[in-house]
Amino acid sequence: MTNVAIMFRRHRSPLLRYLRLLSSSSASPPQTSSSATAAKKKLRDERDAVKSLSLLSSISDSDSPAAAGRYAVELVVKRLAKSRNFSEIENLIESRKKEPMITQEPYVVSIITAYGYAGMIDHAIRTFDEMDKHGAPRTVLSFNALLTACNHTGNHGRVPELFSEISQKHGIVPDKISYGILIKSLCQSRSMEKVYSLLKEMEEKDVEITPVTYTTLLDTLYKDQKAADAERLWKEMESKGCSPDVAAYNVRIMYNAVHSKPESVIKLIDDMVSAGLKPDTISYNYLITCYCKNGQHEEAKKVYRSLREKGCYPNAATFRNFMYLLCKNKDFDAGREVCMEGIKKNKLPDFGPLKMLMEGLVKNSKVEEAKQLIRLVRKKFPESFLSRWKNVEERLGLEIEDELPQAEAA
DNA sequence: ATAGGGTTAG
Repeated sequence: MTNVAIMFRRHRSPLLRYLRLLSSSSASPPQTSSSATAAKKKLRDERDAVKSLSLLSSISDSDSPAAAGRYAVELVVKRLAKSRNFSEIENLIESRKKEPMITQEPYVVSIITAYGYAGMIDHAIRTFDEMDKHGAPRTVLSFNALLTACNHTGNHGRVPELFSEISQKHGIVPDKISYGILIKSLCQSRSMEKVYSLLKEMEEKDVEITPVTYTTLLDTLYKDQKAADAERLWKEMESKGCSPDVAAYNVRIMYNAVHSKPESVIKLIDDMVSAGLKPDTISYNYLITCYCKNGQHEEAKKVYRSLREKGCYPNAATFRNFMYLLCKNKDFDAGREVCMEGIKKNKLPDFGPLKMLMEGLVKNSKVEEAKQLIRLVRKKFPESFLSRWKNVEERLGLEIEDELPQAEAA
């Protein structure tokens, strides 16, 4: 338990925390640690929700249930929610309330957050209400977690009401993060008038508008095509001494990638570097997309190939989007390369784009390449995908007779 | 570390 607590404190990223848990065996007795570690590794690649759950149980049973780790639990909860298996989610999360750590607020926060991921807002609220019973202190931390769960579950309409009710009832003083969550909820409700009066109220109460809050606002304005308002807000942010960070820049890049030319995106990326910021994979994904939308696919390829030397790693969106855009440009060779690189890293493309790629390869008489890709697909994709995929192979006449090397010659 | 940016489908 202490090991887990220390790991939580030391690692900010949930993924890092989880990886740390994977590599750590000190939390469990030597005999079970290797099998538990193997189970955790399997958990990452398992796509079936119910199988994930039993993998998680096998981790938990081998030592204390708390050792399963927050990231692992959230991963499984998200999968169960996707397959609408809410009773299993309830079992899983409620069993975690029996842990001694339930008296610690951050642990309760993790439970409220998990119910938020599952879309189970009533369970999240009940967990918050039960905190006295569990002997956990109730501060702005769990207050914020509950409001966030509302935003994540489509209950943003309830946030303004809960904000005032709960803070009064429990004597919680909302902080700058609470206000950021409230603003997010108003943005989701598109209540921009209320946003502006709230910003005024924050100024009067001397509550800081953080870069995160500004980013929420910028994102909403750009998505509503109010670019002029967004630019004004950007200047206001800078004039108030609030320096935009990578996420704030990416919101601007996102808009410019769609509505402007690659030069504007390049300019923003240069601005980021001048400001001492490091553009990330999201920034470059937009640059790639922008180049492709403007017919400059060769430039896009250069960006894709130079990602690693820029210290960025392509993510699932990189592979998926670029593959799609290349295929749309009928560059099926490049599309195939990007696709295969992604699959090898377990970043699997969607059904539609993969079908488009395969059809393009066959149409261009790249049958051997198509078959090579199919072998990789069969190795990496889950059974549910492959049963659907079989039709595509058949329709394209790409049945592969076991492992005969010279299928093409015939 | 409880908030923001991608992640849709095509």
